[in-house]
Amino acid sequence: MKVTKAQVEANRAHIVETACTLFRERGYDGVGVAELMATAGLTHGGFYRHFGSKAKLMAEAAAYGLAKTKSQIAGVDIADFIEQYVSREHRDDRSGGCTIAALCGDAARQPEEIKATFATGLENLLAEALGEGDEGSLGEARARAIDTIAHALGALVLSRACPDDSPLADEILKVCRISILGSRSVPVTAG
Amino acid sequence: MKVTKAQVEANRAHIVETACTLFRERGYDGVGVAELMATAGLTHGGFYRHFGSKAKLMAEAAAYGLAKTKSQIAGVDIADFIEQYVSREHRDDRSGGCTIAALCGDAARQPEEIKATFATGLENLLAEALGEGDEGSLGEARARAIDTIAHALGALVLSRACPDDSPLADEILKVCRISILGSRSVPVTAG
DNA sequence: TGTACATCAGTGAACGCGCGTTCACTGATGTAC
DNA sequence: TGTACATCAGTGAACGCGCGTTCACTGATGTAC
Repeated sequence: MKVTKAQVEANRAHIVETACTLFRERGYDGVGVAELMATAGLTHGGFYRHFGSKAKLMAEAAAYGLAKTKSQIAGVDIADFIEQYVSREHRDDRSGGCTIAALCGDAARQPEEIKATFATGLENLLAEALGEGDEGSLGEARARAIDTIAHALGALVLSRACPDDSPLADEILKVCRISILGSRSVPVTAG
Repeated sequence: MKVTKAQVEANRAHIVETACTLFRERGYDGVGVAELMATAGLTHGGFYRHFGSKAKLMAEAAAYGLAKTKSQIAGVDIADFIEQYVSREHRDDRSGGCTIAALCGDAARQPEEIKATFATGLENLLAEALGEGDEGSLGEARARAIDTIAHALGALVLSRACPDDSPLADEILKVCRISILGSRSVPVTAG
């Protein structure tokens, strides 16, 4: 049966949101169209009224997740953000956490379209972070921001590759959290 | 037809090696048993004479790849290693590069058995790196090593999530390479 | 050492299954008059 | 505003396909005598 235009929009948005959560939790290959639609409370046949293919949805879900991350860092103190990003709570919350951390490994093997979505999302994150104002030249601030993101991301994905509740998983987070926070309180070594 | 014992061992080793390469290139879900065996020059039916399941091979291939990485860093200067690890060449060589970087995203969603393989492999890497001797206490040296690995890994996986040959992909590597090399030439900020 | 036979790595057809995608159909919505 | 009808989001069966895995079979190897 047909539904109202508003309902169509709401359903579509709900599918993207559900996909973003499920993809982060289990990866692109780990979630099928049928399961995804069932989780969103619909049947799989209607999927193609909204999206041309599963690949198209993957790109859209990635863009959605990256935009959400951007809105989350808006106005937040960088030290606080790192404290939360490089934490056990974030480590154990793949489905609700950073989209880049959850899917960058998958993204590397996806078509250029999806990689471009990640790159654009990352640029938007940088713009948001640098908008807050950082001492030094803009180029230096940008370099610092990229370096911090990569460092924190590395800590998270490495910790997640270790068994749940293993000492090493916690050690990685602790060591890197201290290092990242410390490195941001001293001038970067120019190269 | 039956083959010599030596050939059986050689075939088995060749399957593991082939699997390690293909998995790094396309991920665990991206490579099927039939394709894997065909690439190794065999037919898929014989797979189960060597391995209980595809999951068992995944763990074995991960262990093989991690051991290989360990042997590669033996005796290498850390600065040289970083220079090579955080490089365009390594970025573009997923199938021949670091197993952790290529598969940590997949590993995070695999059973504990595979995560344990990654943790053990990482501990072995640390033992190899620390065996070379580092100034300061052992705990500090270990913390530095973990931090450097996470940092370099983050740079690599983040760069790989960007489109091939995009300026951002190169920028990430360059910025992080300088930062990591710089941070290792000053004392770590204790926490 | 030579022979007869059991072993078992490798082969390739076949299995059930879940995947992404298609399609005829339904019926409430939105529109034309 | 009320009516007649076209639209199209959603349904659920069905499609071909490739997956991991199984199995009867082959024939050279390895072993027992």
